[in-house]
Amino acid sequence: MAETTLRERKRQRTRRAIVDAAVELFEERGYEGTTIADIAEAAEIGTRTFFSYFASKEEVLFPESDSRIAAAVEAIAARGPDDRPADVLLRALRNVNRDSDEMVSRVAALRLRLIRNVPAVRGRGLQLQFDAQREIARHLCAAYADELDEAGAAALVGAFVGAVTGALQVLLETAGDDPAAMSRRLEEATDAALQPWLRRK
Amino acid sequence: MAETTLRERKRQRTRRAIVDAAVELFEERGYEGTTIADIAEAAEIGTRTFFSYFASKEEVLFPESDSRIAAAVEAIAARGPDDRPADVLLRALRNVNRDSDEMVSRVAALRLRLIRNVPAVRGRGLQLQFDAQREIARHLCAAYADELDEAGAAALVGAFVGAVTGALQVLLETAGDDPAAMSRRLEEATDAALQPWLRRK
DNA sequence: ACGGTAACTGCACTAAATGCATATTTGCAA
DNA sequence: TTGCAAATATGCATTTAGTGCAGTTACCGT
Repeated sequence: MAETTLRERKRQRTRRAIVDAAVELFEERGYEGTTIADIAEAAEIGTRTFFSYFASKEEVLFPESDSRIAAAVEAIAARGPDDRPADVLLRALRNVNRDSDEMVSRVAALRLRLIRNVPAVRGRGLQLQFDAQREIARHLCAAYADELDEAGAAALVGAFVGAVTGALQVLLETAGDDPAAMSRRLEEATDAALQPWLRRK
Repeated sequence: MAETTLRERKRQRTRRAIVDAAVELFEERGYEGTTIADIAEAAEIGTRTFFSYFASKEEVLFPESDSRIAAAVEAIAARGPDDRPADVLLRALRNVNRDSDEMVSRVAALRLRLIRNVPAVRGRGLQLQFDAQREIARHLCAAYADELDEAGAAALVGAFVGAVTGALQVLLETAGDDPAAMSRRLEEATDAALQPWLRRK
């Protein structure tokens, strides 16, 4: 599985160096106060090379963008015979939240802070979430082809994610940067938001 | 109410000229193929002046950004004594769709097309929708202060808007041109997704 | 008519992003 | 090992979005 040619290893190392340098600089000087030239210099690459790793400055903050999709797809694949679509989505969201490997990482914490304050970053985050929803809806629709059409699946996923995101938005407004507290409030938010679905059954 | 000083009238006329010129050029050469200098020239203003009317290129496509919020606030204000929060939101969403004054306008049609194809425009649209949700949630929370907290209201609004947006995303992809059929499928999909909230009481 | 203020505009500047042309490094087969 | 093809790195020029500033013009209320 390692299938690790030298070229590939080197590339991953450089990629990591870029992310690390960027996070460092963002924390030190702020997002807008950091230029791509700064990041490139800190990562010891040419400015031009940056763009062969990330298409834009925002992308650096979303280096593993499809891990959430993967978690949801996994939850869908692992569904039981009695599971309703809503049950599956619920477990999928829990999986994402438990993927604390990402949640506690430095870049994730920084990202949350920047999403609150920097429009460009927030915009990119919303965009990725939107695309992820569509992808998850495809899988959900395929898994429940007999009772969900594409639009219905998309509406269901949108309702779930929308509820969680909406609650999260409010809770993050009134929360400090403490990752543990944030994680706790995240679970509160999801539970509260999804209660109408939990209550049934 | 007209309170129309010449200066103000002139400003509105220029604003309109910018939007018209931009729409014209976007349709002719595409969004990315049109520079702000082009728009300014067509609207007969200096390039610099453009930015005293719109903060960025995308903004031109969202010239009446808070009409949706207004419609929702209106629906909340016009609630009946038996209405549940979900009922009010449902009617608010229907109001928005019936606000065809905007829906049929040229800029709205162009905007829909560009949202599908141009990441920057989609990002801005999502951003505005997100902000609108928060605002609507505030009003809903105020109207039902006894049974909804801020997070709960935000979750509810997020679920409704998320369901509609998700379904719409799929329905717009399968470009059936019949607006009536699309409207019907939109209602089916969202009704199914939001059933847990609608069914109660 | 006049003085203050809001709007318009040109100029210079920063920074993001892309295209191109070139050099370097790596993978791989002979 | 050698040599060649492909991937990668990088410098340079260019376009464009967006901002700050300073000077001018147009409008408003008195």
